Amino acid sequence: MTPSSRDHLRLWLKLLETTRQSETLLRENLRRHFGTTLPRFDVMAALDRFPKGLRMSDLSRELRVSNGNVTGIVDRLVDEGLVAREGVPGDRRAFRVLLTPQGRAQFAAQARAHARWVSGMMAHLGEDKTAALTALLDELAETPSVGRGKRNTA
Amino acid sequence: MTPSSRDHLRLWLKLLETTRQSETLLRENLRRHFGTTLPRFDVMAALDRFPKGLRMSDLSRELRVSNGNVTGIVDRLVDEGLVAREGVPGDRRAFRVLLTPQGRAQFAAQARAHARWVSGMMAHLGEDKTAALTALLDELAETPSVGRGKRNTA
DNA sequence: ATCGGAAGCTTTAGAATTGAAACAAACCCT
DNA sequence: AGGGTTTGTTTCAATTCTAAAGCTTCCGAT
Repeated sequence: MTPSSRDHLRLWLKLLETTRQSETLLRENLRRHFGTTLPRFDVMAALDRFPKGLRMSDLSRELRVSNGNVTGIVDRLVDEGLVAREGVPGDRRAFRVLLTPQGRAQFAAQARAHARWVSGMMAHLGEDKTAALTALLDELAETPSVGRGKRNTA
Repeated sequence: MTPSSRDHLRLWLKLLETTRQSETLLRENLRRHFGTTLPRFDVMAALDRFPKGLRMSDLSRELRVSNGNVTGIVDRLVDEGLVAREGVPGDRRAFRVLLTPQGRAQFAAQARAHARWVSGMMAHLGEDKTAALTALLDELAETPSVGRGKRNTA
């Protein structure tokens, strides 16, 4: 194990730890304050970013989770009237999934709180370090051997 | 939403994306090359770092997952003879979980490959940026309002 | 036109995951 | 010693998640 390999390993562990820590906090807050879960929030957030809707496969790429996973989460959100599946004209296989007005309204409140929580847990970073960290992560994510996921532009 | 809040949000999204991307790659490799899974590897890695064994609750703190979760994963590893539960003298509630010789041997090979994969996906970063990124993540993880999990020192 | 394969989605089986409840053992506190 | 709380773990129900298989629809080449 070369020294740099050990450093890489340490970085990976740190990355995992930081992410899990933040996820735990957000999950807890979402449950306490809104009675919802992180994956549901993630789906609604993605749909909120694309007001015209996303196809199921776009959603799964966007969230980097498997196909079948998205099916289940969307199913439950549909049951509760928060999102809707609309047929795509010209392609009877695909759906456009989008937030219902009710879903949009419900998400708006959650998004505001979510932004506060995230900002809160990063408040001690400062703008310069926030930017630096984002830039470094950007570089990391652009591994040639990773990140073949096509970007959705719909 | 203040401008810095938006930056924090962007950082959080990036963090999530990077982590998921890496996890996907590692999971795929673990499955293909060793027929195992990420959570199993994580448990064994934690046990490998503590040759004297960890109690269940230490494991769950170390990995930042819930108690019940660890029970299930360890159960399966025990079934396959890769880890063992030993009673803790003086506390009949607790167990010490540790790798069996077989588990240790099996993990050694996996760890070598794992290190290669991690290093591979970070190869383009360079030592300076690796260190910088680790340091920044360290700072981020030390949020006052997060990370109340006590450190295991066994 | 039709055949073969690709694309989009769901289903399935099984693992992982959480939060809460349950339980036993250990630890106070008086 | 007894009673109440805390600690360590498991169990439970529900959700999330993956990989693989299956189904339907689309598309391109012949």
